[in-house]
Amino acid sequence: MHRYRTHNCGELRAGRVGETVRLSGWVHRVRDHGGIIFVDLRDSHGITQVVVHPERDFYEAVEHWRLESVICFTGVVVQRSPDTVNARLATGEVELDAQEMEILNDSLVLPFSVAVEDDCDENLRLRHRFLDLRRAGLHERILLRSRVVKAIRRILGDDLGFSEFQTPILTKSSPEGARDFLVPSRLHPGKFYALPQAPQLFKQLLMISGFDRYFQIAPCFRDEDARADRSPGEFYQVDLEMAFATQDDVFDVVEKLFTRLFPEFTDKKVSGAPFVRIPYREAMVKYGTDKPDLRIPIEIQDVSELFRDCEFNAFRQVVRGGGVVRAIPARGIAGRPRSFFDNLIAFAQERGGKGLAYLSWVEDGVKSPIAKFFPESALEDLRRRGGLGVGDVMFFVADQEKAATRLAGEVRNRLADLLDLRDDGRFDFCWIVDYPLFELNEETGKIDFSHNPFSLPQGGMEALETQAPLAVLGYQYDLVCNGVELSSGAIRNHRPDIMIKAFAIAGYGESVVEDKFGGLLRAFKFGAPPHGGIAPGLDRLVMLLAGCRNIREVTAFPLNQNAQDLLLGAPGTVDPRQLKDLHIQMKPAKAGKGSQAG
RNA sequence: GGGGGCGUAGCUCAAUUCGGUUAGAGCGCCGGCCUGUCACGCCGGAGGUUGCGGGUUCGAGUCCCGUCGCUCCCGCCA
Repeated sequence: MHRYRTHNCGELRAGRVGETVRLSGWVHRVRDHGGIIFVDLRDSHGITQVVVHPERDFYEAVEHWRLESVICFTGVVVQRSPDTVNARLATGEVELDAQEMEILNDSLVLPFSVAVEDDCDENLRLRHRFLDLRRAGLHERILLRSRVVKAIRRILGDDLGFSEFQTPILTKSSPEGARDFLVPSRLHPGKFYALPQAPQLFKQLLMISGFDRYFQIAPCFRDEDARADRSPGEFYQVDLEMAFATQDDVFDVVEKLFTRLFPEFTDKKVSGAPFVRIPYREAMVKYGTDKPDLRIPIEIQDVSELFRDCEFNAFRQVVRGGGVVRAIPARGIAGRPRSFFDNLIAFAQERGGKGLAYLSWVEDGVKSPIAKFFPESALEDLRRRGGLGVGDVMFFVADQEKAATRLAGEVRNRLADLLDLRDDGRFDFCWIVDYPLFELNEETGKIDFSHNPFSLPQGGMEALETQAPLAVLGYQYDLVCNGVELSSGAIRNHRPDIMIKAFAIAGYGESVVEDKFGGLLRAFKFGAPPHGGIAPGLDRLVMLLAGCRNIREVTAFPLNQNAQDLLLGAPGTVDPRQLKDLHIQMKPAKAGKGSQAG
């Protein structure tokens, strides 16, 4: 008989009745009846009820166990009587009549319950992540992540002809983008490696190296502050790149990946291929964001022209001053109490809006403080544009374009929250396409790359030479699902002359390009194939499938919000000798702030 | 760097409008009882510097100021 177990805790069924078996697992719960004692023994596979009778020589010991101790039982599988079958347990038809018992490891009193998944302080959970990971919810999500990764490798690798590559972890600091994690060099005093923010340059180099379809479950490192959906430190991308590919080819592969992957892990309705494509500028008007939740049945409209000559002074001035008015229709809420509208107005003001006007269509006409400013025909025009009827409302935001767009989008999302407008049974994918290649940096007034500097401009060199920089579109795209930005990608610029021209427009001279991207530029001069790709975020993907909002709920060992590992104590101090090797001299630190880990 | 929310037993929470008796409950822990439970049940017990410091007050968990920590957001995230 195996030293620890002949079966796991989730597999015994009536067919094994009468057999002598051995199980090992954690004490999940104990029900001590004075005479008979029931132990729920748990492992990763499930729970089996173990029965300890008073005559066993280990009976006394059982009373002193603590929950989560690790125990090995040997005994006979027994059929439960019909009235004691537990239908909620996969193994509930049978139980183990314990005849031998061995304690493999005791547990201290628990800092929080494993069996009952109460909320508790997250740092307490992180300090005891090994206990947290035993709890069913997190345990299952981490296993889900494992299955998702396995399926991605199968679909991309086996079905779609991608090869998996590893790329360096010690690489070069990138001049743009997020803050880098730096690793000091021992052999080269004063120089540093950087951890990759993404394998961007390497995957392009792989294409230039003649490989055809690359993918990697790639770790990415960015030293940025945390958010609920953003780890401080590291996260993973399903990074992929294709040679001789057009934008349509990339879309086709990604649509195949997700329309195959999602149904394996969810019963919700998943968009069919091809996914809806929405030009960036259209998305910004209709949804007020470039990551729209298409489950929300509200489309914002630009109604600026209707207000240019209206008698409502506030809006007229905004429009004549170069601003815009955006209309947000909402059905069936005209009867909501005044407080509903007041709260929404307060919300808009909190988010930097000047206000939020609205028209309500009721039985006897249009009810609104601002209705008097508009002729009947204008009101009817608005009603028709929104497809509205009695009981419906239209909200208005007026401001400069950028602010009005953002606020209208936030109001749209807010309405969806308040009115429960998102259908939880759907995964609605869409592509956001035609991003501008450049954008205006409002602080400096200069032109920056909007997405990344490696994208191919639509229209190629001719577009860069003849169009206004801000009008040039790129072959750049985002994949969005249910309001979550799942990934960004692009068809790359593989021509050195176009690359130098694009950087020149962004204010970088050829010598800068040579200095920062010399390797890639050199590669472009030796027969680079056209190529492009995309990099869906694995963590966000699993979050979507698991239906959770916090990235730490799909990560086995996340850093906390202050980028600390509270279990192992990172970041930590190092031996002075290590610093000496690295040619590093410490300046006296300010009095330590929260740098102790438990 | 900035803003909002929070901080009471090992854990999750409560503590009456405007500050008023000995700060309570469930789970867990310790002890006792209980032979068919499966969130077992019953009886008893231990466990608190109300994050910390200061202030107002006859009196502060409650109000004010400061500080520390947590969390969500803004900045940031090519």
